[in-house]
Amino acid sequence: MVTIKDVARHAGVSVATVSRCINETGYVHADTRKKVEDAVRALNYAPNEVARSLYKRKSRLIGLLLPDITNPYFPQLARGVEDGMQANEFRIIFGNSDENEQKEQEYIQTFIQNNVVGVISSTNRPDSDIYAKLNIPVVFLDRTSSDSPSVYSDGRKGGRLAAQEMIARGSKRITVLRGPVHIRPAQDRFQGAVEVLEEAGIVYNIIQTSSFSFAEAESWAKELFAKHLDTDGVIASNDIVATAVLHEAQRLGKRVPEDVQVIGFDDIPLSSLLSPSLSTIRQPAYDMGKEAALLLIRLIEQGTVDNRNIQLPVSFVERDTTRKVD
Amino acid sequence: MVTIKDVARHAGVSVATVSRCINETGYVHADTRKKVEDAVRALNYAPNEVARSLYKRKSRLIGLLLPDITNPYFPQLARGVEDGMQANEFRIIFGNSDENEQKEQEYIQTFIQNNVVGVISSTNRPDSDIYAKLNIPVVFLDRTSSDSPSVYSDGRKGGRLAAQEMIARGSKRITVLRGPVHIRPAQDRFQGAVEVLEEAGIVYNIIQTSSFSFAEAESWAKELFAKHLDTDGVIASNDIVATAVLHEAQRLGKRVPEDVQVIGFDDIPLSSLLSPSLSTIRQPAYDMGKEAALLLIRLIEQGTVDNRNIQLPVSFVERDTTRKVD
DNA sequence: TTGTATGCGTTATCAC
DNA sequence: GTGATAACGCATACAA
Repeated sequence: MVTIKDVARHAGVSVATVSRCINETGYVHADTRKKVEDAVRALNYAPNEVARSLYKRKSRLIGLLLPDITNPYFPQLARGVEDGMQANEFRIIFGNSDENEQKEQEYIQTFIQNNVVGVISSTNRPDSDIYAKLNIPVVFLDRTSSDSPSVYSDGRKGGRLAAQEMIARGSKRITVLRGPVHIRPAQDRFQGAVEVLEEAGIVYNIIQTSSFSFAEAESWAKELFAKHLDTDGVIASNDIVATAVLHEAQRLGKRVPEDVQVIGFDDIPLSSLLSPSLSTIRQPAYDMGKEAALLLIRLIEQGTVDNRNIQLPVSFVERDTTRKVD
Repeated sequence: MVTIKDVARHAGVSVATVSRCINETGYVHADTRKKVEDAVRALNYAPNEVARSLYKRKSRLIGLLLPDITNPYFPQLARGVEDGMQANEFRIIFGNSDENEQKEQEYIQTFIQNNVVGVISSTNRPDSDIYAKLNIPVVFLDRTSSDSPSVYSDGRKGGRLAAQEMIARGSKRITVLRGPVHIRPAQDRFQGAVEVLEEAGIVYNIIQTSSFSFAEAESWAKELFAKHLDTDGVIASNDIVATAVLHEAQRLGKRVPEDVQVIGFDDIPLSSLLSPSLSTIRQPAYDMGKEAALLLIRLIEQGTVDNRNIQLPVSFVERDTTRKVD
């Protein structure tokens, strides 16, 4: 490993001068600068970030905690975060929490031990003291906390939208899949949808689900049609569940959207590739990730920021699991 | 931040003793140990990994470089890696390379600057000197290099399998989608399929594709049927492309699998949720990721290892885009 | 404008 | 068994 000492020796100056040169802090004569730059190039020197981090008590690392990267919604988020950070020369220590408090603790712990300068987390416990006790900036992503910085989309609005579009397209016996109770955005969607349904005086049923996993999605779908075979509109808690519903509906010989309409949530990449392609409420996941990164960076660099809560818009993406309206 | 000094003061001993105690290195009297442990608990002390890393010239961090986490094949890989590392108390610095050499360089660079003790990479240039010059262990994942450690599945076998199953199920005018030429596993699959097709004297066409992206997959699918409308069997380069083919076939009013059979590659989670569900050649992505993690850890801890190349088996997953055979 | 010396938090050496 | 202390690589205060 080539250190600042080697560079100093090679350039015939002191380490202090090399440091000043590299960090553009303090005066350094043009000739000296040249010698140093040459030495840096010649030795292919790159500063040891660990030593830097130790001295300055902060790194160029941030911690990213997501429930499960295997859930197709999160890679988008992660990618947005990564791009935002990458562009600003921050690196990411990444972990999956599985929504497990223990793991969450462990990760946050090691984040701190590694001097990360900020954390982005999609936790279900934003108000937990794990976060309250942190003395570095935290941004909650796809989650909200009273007044902690966060980036999210309007779940309630999304739920309302889903119900409105479904009603406008003529469904009369709607089934709403209610997502996991401990996941805030899922409940917001549910609330929004139910509100509109109530307002419109539409008959609806509820199917309770407890995860967003592929494995279980199929069982909710089966349960749905077992209990409510005559339903003519399904508002799913996300696109994975919607996909399973679509699959099951077709297996039962139902025509979509003629016999039953389906609306998902998220607009994950696969949605447009299904047959029929899935109508859904789109969340701009990539943008949310990127915004979270930029917000965190502002927080890190400026200590505070005017707009701590960034809400991104949801929108109805009309595809082929809903009927056309004129 | 509470340091080892604070613990020492609180326990009424020297930092050396605390260190010995924590690292279980050297003698320490039972009574002293107790005092130290109490102090650690009381102050909620956790060692600063940065200082450790600086002194020992190595961290508990590894670098993970994937082309694009947004491609649904990679989250599985990433998750496997993460679980393998997590279980052994290693953390991951993660980056997307976009198969871009520049980015790849940058990431590897910063990995080193952060004292990572190993790297896992799905690169298209395993033989590049970026890796050759690294003096920490590297494991290539889903990629092979002459004799560098790597974890992969048998692409050629997979390609052969796809072709065999397709032939066995009666397709006579097969189209093979040839994946990006610079991606080794894609070419292996292609080779394998073509071999079998040639051996069997089956007529086949080739459609060249240059990426695995969702966005472009649809255009390959359109091109396929534009050029070879009468094809009755498609061997896709991966499940994303297969999904697009399936979608396009249905749009054209073709019945799958009656008019045209489709076989994908990878077995990403969505494959089973399509209608009809996708027959595919499965790669055990999660296991591959995990194996890569464990291999890297062996390399890190033992310096060398007997089996440097781990090949995991592929298998045909029979679903509904292929006809049943008796 | 440049160099010397100090400290960041930890571990390891060596003397006691 | 235990405690000073040097060293890891870097950035800064201060002296020159």
